[in-house]
Amino acid sequence: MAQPIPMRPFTDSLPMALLRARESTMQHFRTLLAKSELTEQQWRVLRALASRQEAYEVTELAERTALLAPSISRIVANLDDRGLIVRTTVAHDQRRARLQLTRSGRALVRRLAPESEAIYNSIEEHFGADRLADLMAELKDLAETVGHKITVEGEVS
Amino acid sequence: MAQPIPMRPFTDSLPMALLRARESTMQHFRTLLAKSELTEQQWRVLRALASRQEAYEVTELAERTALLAPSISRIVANLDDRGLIVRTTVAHDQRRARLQLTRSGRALVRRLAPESEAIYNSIEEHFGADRLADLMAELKDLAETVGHKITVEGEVS
DNA sequence: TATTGTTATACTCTATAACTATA
DNA sequence: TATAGTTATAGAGTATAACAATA
Repeated sequence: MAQPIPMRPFTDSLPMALLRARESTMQHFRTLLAKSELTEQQWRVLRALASRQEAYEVTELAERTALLAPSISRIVANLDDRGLIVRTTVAHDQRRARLQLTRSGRALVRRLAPESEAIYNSIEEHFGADRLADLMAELKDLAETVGHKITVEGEVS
Repeated sequence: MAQPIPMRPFTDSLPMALLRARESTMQHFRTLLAKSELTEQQWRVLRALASRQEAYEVTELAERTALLAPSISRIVANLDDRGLIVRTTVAHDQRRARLQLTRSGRALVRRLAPESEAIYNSIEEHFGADRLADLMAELKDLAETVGHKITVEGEVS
């Protein structure tokens, strides 16, 4: 008989808990996005662009959406083809790109907004708005704490 | 000037908060797994198999690891090729497969366990063990609440 | 006829490196 | 020489459908 491995149970895994929570949540949004032929990542880009007036540059957008630059490049090309965003170059630095929603892109986000908010509201209603706010705060803190300077034997990150 | 879209700010997005928390956490584990040429999903399968004595069947394992059956099939084929798991058929129902770690697979999990636990302990130390336990409980509850019966206008899920 | 699991297909993302253009 | 962004490449997962074998 194999000896038990000294390790916390799989069910107690933090990454799994985060994954399940995310999948459960996203499933509702994905249903919505699929109607407009949008992937989750494309939606992240559109959402980010819609969330502020100024244009984004690629690097900035990558950081903001937690996507890699090559992924952004492809997504941006796709959304550009579909007329949802425009790329313009910056006058004083021709390497940089300015990314912005087109009127059509903005209209799309605006069209999806009510259903997206409805999903959110439903989650808040079922789970509790206060609890959800607390949870979000803890998640942010965890990301910051763990992202910055966790040190493990043999690893310095 | 475009009118603002009635939608919560991108930064307040629950899926983004979950994603960032997960990515920050997983980055540490991925560093560990990469040394053994394991993807995150392969590790989930190994972890699940290591977590109990009885063999898993494919459907069961898919549910447990939050992977789709086709993904499991490929992962299992890969781990089988590497001699980390074995597939045997069930006597009374030849459609079913029984999946188990080999001695070598068990040894691999056992070898990675200490570092994995060290990462966990470090997270607990920095974030707080109690806070982490609370967070995990809330995540489980969110997954359950949202996964089961969230109803949104036009969608019944 | 329903179920378990595999295979096929198309698409997308991840991750890294190489490359182009510009600064 | 360094930086911003794109392109190339390899690998893998997602999702759906079709299929084979078995019940």
